[in-house]
Amino acid sequence: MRNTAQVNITHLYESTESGGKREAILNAALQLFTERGFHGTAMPLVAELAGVGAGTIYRYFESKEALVNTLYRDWKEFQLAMILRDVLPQTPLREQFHLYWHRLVAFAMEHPVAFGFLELHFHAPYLDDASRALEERGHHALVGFFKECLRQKVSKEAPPEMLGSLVVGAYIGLIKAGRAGFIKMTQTIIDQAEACCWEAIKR
Amino acid sequence: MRNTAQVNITHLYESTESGGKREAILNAALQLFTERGFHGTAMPLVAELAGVGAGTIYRYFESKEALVNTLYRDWKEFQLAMILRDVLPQTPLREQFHLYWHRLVAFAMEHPVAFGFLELHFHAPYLDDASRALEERGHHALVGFFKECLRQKVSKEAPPEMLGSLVVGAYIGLIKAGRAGFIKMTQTIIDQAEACCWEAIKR
DNA sequence: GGTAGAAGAATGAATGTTCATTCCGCTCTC
DNA sequence: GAGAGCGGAATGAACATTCATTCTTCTACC
Repeated sequence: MRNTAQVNITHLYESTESGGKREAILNAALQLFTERGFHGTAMPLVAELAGVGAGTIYRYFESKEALVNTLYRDWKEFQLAMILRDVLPQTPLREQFHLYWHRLVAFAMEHPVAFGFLELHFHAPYLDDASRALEERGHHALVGFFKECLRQKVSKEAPPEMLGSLVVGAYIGLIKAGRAGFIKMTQTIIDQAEACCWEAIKR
Repeated sequence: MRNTAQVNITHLYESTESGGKREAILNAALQLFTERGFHGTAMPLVAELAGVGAGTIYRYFESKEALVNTLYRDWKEFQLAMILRDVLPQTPLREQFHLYWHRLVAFAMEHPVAFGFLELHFHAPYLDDASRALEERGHHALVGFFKECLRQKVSKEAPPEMLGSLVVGAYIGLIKAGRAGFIKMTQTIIDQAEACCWEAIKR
């Protein structure tokens, strides 16, 4: 009942109208968990940044773990929806690759904190089954794409998991370099990086 | 006085002779910090796994932060030494790339926990200046290589930081996929991945 | 329209727990 | 039997969570 209509909006939690304490808590937690890690951030600190009392958090979330899992699920769902939306299977694979690449980059640029959060908490031991299932879903989509590349003989003949991990790894490396200030993320650079990644996997 | 001769041995901390409590503590901490994160691992737990009393840790390390920084420095230094050792500048760049790639993979395969540790604690806020300086050193070596590729016109014309972040990102993605069980890390796969990465950056 | 009172929401000090660190007594060696 | 090294209970700080209380909003009656 809570997560139903969120996937189609462009900014999670930014409707600050009508009190919006739940949103304030989620935004504060997103920022702090990303900056300081799960165990490194104290709940009263989340409360302070959210501008609510410490007890208020527990009116909306059962526990610290429930809070981090809500964040993970909401953002992972949002990311998957944003990236996988409306890609027709008959689209040429090079074009699909272009689409995916630019959507991945767009997600990271538009939601840098959420990108960092998802990256930091990937496979964390306190994630629950629902969060894990979403990770799985992302992995399947990735492997599916490269299986199709393989079938159509567009990509090198190598395990799709390998091709996928290289490209996604390169993507994450690029974004992190941008965030660290090593690279200015211009359109040119993004396109150059895309070309590199395509050449990495193309036959 | 402590870190002087460690760089040339092949296995840090594995001389379990003569009590070797310091080594036991470092090995236990390496494993636990990697599995559970810095804030997520309690010092008494480190003591238990190391088979020493909780107080004994503080005979060897000033604090939890000093412990994590010692680990970071020792392993980062070891990694850099292992990867950068004995590469003649006149070696063809394709051959240098081959050397670096296989050394990176070898490090991750021979020291999987240390690989995970370095990856998890990269840029962590509790790392001190000495640890940061080592990160810097690694970054400079990486960029230096791609600058030389650029100068010799072997690589695509793109910022060396970008080429470097793509390749290192791909490497990390590959290793993580291996550790997650998605890929069996055979020599074939490692070589295929190397070919992919080289094609990504070559002119 | 205004007011009393109920219901719900929010608060933050209090609670019990867990943690990093200390410290004192024990052991083992010479 | 002196001294260095060690263990692990003890300590005080910090934590996640709770709960008695206050504040806000809504309802119903005059």
